[in-house]
Amino acid sequence: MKKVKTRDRILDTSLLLFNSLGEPNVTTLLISDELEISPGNLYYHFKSKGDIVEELFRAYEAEMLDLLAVPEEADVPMDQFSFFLHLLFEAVARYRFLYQDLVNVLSRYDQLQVRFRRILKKKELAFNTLCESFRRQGIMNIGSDELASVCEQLTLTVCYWSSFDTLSHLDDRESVDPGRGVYQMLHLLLPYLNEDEQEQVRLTSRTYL
Amino acid sequence: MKKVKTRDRILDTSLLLFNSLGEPNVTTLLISDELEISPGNLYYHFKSKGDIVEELFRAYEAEMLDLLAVPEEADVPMDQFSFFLHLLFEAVARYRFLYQDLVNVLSRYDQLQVRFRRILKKKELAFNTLCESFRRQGIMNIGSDELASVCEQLTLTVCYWSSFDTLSHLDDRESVDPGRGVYQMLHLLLPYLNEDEQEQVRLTSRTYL
DNA sequence: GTCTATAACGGGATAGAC
DNA sequence: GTCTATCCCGTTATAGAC
Repeated sequence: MKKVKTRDRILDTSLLLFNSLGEPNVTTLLISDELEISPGNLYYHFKSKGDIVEELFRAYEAEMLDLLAVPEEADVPMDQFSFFLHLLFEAVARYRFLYQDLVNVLSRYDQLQVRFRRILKKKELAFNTLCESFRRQGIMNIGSDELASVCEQLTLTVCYWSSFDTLSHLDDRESVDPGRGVYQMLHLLLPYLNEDEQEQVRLTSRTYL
Repeated sequence: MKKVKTRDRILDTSLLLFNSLGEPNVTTLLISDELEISPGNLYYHFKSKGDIVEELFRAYEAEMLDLLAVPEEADVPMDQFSFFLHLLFEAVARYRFLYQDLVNVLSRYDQLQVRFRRILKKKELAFNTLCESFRRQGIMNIGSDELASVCEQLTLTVCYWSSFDTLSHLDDRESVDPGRGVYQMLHLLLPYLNEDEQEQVRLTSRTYL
């Protein structure tokens, strides 16, 4: 019934192939082959392969900026934080091709570099804001130096977890399970939470395994 | 006086270019150009570009396996551990091109995948061994679940720190300072150390900034 | 919108002279 | 060991018919 536009099919399939084979290994010919359309047709919809990457990045960017718009003053409860992490990991995993060959991708589509870095900063800022909230609520106890270190660690982990996970576990399943990533993130905060909350998080995080 | 063999010069220059531009962006022509030798000459010494990558990887592998041969039963003091981390980060940074476009590199030279994973496992194992040693010495206090999580986190950080660092700090200096990486690693252990040791590590780690 | 055919280019790799 | 010249091929991208 619903006739999906070719343009959108190109984007979907490209994303799929990029993620599983790595963007540099995916030729425009492979994409059109997979879709059973002609290469010429593909170039009717996108004037270059870079445009496809650009468009996919735009979607990633939008999702991220939306997700990372964390209210400065709100008192975020811990379980909402877990949920936030879950969404974050899912989003990153869905566009993991960007991270898997980062230098290559960023160097070939160079306007992306700035935007990519901006998102990175937003991530770290969001974690800072959230930890501050935990501090205010009295459920987290941490010095300033440690806080900075932890936030940076959280940022690094969000970015590279899915790459690391697929790398270390040979069985290359199609989609990445965000669960273990969330577990790992929660465990980074664990030592700095107060007793009650620690027990709580320990329980929650276990369900993510 | 000492006439460096062309073969070695090719390896050195390739490593340099790979690290700064990304392996996929470095053509055999660029390498020979940089060395002011002919492309044909390059192919006299290496029968393919893949062979250069392979040889560089072999060097990385050897360095790593040497470094990661941590004695099972020894009581490693904390400051020796810091030194160990330092060497580790330096080695990884020296071959960071491998990590910067991992999927691409591993997919094109596929025999590398297995060896790469083996090194990864060794890293995690080494961290486990070292933490066990800290536990035995009574300077570290950590549950089994947390231990596993921390060791995995250490492994991830060793692998991706230099990529993350160059990514987040725009000023692209040539070489990566391993200091901040070591600082970050030590801070991952910090919460699980006993009081005395914590203070000690806090001091040591600060010198790494 | 979609196709076929093909141009244009770049990078990896080889041949053969010096 | 080193050079020049060249081949081969995959990939991006375009032209023009349907």
